[in-house]
Amino acid sequence: MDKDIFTKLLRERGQRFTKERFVILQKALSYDGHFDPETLYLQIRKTGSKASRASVYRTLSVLRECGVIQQVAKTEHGTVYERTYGHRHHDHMLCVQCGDILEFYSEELEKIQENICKKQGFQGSSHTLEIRGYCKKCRKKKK
Amino acid sequence: MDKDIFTKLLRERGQRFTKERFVILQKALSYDGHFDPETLYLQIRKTGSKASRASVYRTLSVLRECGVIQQVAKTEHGTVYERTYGHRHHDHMLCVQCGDILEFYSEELEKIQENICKKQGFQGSSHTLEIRGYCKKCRKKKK
DNA sequence: ATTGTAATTGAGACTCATTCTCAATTATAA
DNA sequence: TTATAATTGAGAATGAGTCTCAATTACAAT
Repeated sequence: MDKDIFTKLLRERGQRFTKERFVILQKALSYDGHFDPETLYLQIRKTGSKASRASVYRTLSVLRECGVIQQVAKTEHGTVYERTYGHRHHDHMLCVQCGDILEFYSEELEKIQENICKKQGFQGSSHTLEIRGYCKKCRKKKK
Repeated sequence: MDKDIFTKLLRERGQRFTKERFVILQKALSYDGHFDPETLYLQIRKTGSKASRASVYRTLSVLRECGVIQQVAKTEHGTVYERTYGHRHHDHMLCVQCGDILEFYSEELEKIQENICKKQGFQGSSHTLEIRGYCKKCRKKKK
């Protein structure tokens, strides 16, 4: 994401562009998969750039509110994020036998969720759907 | 749940039946909806029974491993549980602001998931759907 | 470019859920 | 009843995340 776009995003929120925020943005977008605040913070330090832990947490909140990244889960080890930008949303099927994870996407499923949210006056920003069961291969093995 | 069944459950895990564990079990099963460890702990104290916070946390872990209760979510305000038995399946909306959890159920949603599984040759046995976002109240506050 | 001012930063104090420690207690098999 | 291994509880420790506030900085106005 470009400096100018980011600046504009911040402006709309009455916030200022700072080096720290930009460093954090870039690092957050650099991850293809999941990441957590602490890892991001440590990697920023390692690369010589500077941004405090406090700023990392503050900026990640901003980025989430802007829809640039999203919270994937809260685990025992903290919050997990992933970038939204340039990432197609998908859900997961998890085979409890072999541990295989299949990704899938259903427009229909997304639409229905939107409708449900609308009905309840809930503003959904992300979701996690995990279907657990047995994949094709393991079903055959069971027989 | 009965004392003997519980004892048996513990035995299978090489664990002992204790008053504390039983008090915690009973209290956990007494909630129709969601509950959290701290609330459960305080209510146990209030009713004159005794069980330390440490035991509450330890026992809730055991109960989750046994499938008696399940983790509904981890929020900024802690872990939320609900009992598994005698509970119709439903999905959750989690307000990332206030931590409120709304339950919902959609036949349509369930059907579509079945179809998706069928197409992929996947035998689904359970699923978790969590929609994260802002509830009605918090949406108003944001404005 | 300079200045005024409000936003931002960082270090570390703080909070709060949860886990750990370990001596005292207790369930259970022998 | 006894031996012993599991369990308990009080409070210390941990760790993610937030808060405080003085110093710094972005940026609009001049």
